[in-house]
Amino acid sequence: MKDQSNAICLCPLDGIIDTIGKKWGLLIINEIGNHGKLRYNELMSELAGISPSTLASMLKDFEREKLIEKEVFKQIPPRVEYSLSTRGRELREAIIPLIKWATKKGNYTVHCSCTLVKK
Amino acid sequence: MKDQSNAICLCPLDGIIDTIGKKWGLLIINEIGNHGKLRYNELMSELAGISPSTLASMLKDFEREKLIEKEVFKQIPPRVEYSLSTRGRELREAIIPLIKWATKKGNYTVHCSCTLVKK
DNA sequence: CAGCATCCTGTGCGATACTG
DNA sequence: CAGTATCGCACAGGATGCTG
Repeated sequence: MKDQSNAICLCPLDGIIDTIGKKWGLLIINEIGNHGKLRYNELMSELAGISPSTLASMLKDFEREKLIEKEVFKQIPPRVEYSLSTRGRELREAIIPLIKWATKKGNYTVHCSCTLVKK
Repeated sequence: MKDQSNAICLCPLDGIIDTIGKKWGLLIINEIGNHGKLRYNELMSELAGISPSTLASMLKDFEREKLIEKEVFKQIPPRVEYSLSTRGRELREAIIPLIKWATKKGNYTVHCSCTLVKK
């Protein structure tokens, strides 16, 4: 039980925790995923409480990590749409087990607009 | 595609990110999981670079969250063993998809003692 | 051995004002 | 509209020394 056989290595997560472990990390990814496409100010509204500088910085991170894609429409006023990359979509699905796990904490009661199955 | 049907709610994760999103969060959980039981100083050695205060604070967090269990042997010098609770073990398994996802980033090459399957 | 107390630094992130 | 620039605070977490 203590040998290599079922040992888990977290090395692959190196660097990713810095991105998705942040306060707004998964929230942003998920919000974009839920909507398909979202503009900067739409994100500002959906993520109540985030500051423009924080959002901008997170979006840049995600872009660099190739988790999201940015489409710029050259027009006045400017229009920018963010969507998940394939990799971003896969990430969003990879965290579902985590959500299921978290939901199992005690008898969960719904406290948001989503419908949660009670254990 | 934009309706409720496949929308994901992260509310259940509320509070958990604060715990496992920290620099050493998953590392500690996983290290204990890999070994079954670990003492304080053993953790200090395995997690090269962590400071005693940080480790102590994380262990308290995890204890409060009921992710780990602490067994104290009343003797001099003291002996304390940490192990995962059932919930902690489940968490460890819930993050496996995340690790798999992270591993898929490019052609992954092994850079730690673990054996990683190449994509 | 298993921590706790103290100090210190980096930075995540909010608030606000400004710009192309 | 989609950001950037600047300021400021709270806190994570490292280093070190001490204690039961």
